[in-house]
Amino acid sequence: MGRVKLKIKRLENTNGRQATYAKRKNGIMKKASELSILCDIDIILLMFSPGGKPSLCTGRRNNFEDVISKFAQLTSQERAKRKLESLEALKKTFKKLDHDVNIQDFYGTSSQTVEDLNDQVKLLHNRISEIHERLSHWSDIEKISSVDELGQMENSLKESLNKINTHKENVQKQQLASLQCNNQFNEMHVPYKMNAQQHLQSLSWIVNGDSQNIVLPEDSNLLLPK
Amino acid sequence: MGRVKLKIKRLENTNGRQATYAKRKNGIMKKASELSILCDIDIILLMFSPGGKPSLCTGRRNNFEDVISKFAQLTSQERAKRKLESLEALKKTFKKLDHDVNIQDFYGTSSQTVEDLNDQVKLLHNRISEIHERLSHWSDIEKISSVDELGQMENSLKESLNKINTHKENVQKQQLASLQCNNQFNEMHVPYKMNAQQHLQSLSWIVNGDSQNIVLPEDSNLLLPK
DNA sequence: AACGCTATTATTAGCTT
DNA sequence: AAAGCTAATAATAGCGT
Repeated sequence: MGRVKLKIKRLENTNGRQATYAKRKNGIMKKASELSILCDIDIILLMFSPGGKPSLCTGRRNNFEDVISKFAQLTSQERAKRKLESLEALKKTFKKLDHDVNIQDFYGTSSQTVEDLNDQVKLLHNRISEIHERLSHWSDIEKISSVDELGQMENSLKESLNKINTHKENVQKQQLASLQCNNQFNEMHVPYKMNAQQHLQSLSWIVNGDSQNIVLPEDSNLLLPK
Repeated sequence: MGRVKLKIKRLENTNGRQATYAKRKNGIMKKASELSILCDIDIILLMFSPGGKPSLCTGRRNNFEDVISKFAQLTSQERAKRKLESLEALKKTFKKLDHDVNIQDFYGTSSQTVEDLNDQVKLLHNRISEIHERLSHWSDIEKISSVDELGQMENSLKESLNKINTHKENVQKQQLASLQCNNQFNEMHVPYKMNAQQHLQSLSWIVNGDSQNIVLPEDSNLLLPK
């Protein structure tokens, strides 16, 4: 809603990002405030400028901590359940990855000394760095200047595309079949509203509806199904 | 922006509140998502419907916990600083007493308590767990039974494929061009890491919906792994 | 970098289905 | 409640200062 229709992707010009942020920040803060008043709801809007400066807008009902903890309470139960459920899948994923992740880590720690804990923190940081490094190959495609490597990545994407397509068709066939056989048993499985929402959120981290960014690990053979 | 200009005050009609919430929620979520992408920033938008149902929108960069933690660090910095200051005082006291006490022990246990470290370990575990949870969407495609979701994943793969293809062609063109011209146009990438933390001490006013003012320190990325 | 302008696009209030 | 319509208001992109 300006002189031209703007494509929603990262503004590559730094000044442009800052200028747009300044304008849109005001707009969204106003929206948040209005929504809070009109509908008498709790709302938290927290954002960091391109320079890292935080801005916070809370509605008039509660403060930041109260709203966050309210949210945490609502979701912790679901999350715990979800974690437990995905633990088995996670185990398999780790095995598939043949990664040096110790599944024991997910059950908790028995280390009590500062030294042990410091070591553990260091280890975890290293692990995350490693993951980030792998993922960066897929998010920063521009930085790759080897045609061979790009070709390999292309092939693995095509493979995945085939796989996903095949599976989608199967699912559609199954749904169609169950529709024809018996309507009663064809309810979509959405266990809990919040769960679905979070699911969408976690998905959008990888599948970003508005942008071209996609994040996948470097060695796609490890992660993508055969 | 509707048929009439609306006064920004609590809608007394319950249905009206819910209807308006439903519409405006979509609007503000879109705004948040756009802002996150356009300006490449972290953003958290959390709100509760009049009925208490939570909605969360995080930008494409980080997840909820990470952004909240980043924000939380802003205030915990002050505490850490105070801790360090009192430690200096303690150190002097011990030196004055000429006591045979290893001050390092106090650094170890005071500035990095077991509790702090446990929290940190927990946070890192959560982060890794979430990363793997997200990746498992792609490694266990068979487990996804929503055609919509599969379609989204498919589209994102196609987009990536396009992107990678375009880039590959560009690289090939460039290689060809540099071969033909024999010129030295090979330096191109100027790293844009110029935004370091500037003034940690400087404070910024953040206005919330009630026109109350909240003071926050400038951001420092203590949590982000290198 | 921040503000004002305004042609354009985006959002939405009240309505119907 | 939820989805679609459209007149009407609101936000804002690009530009000028």
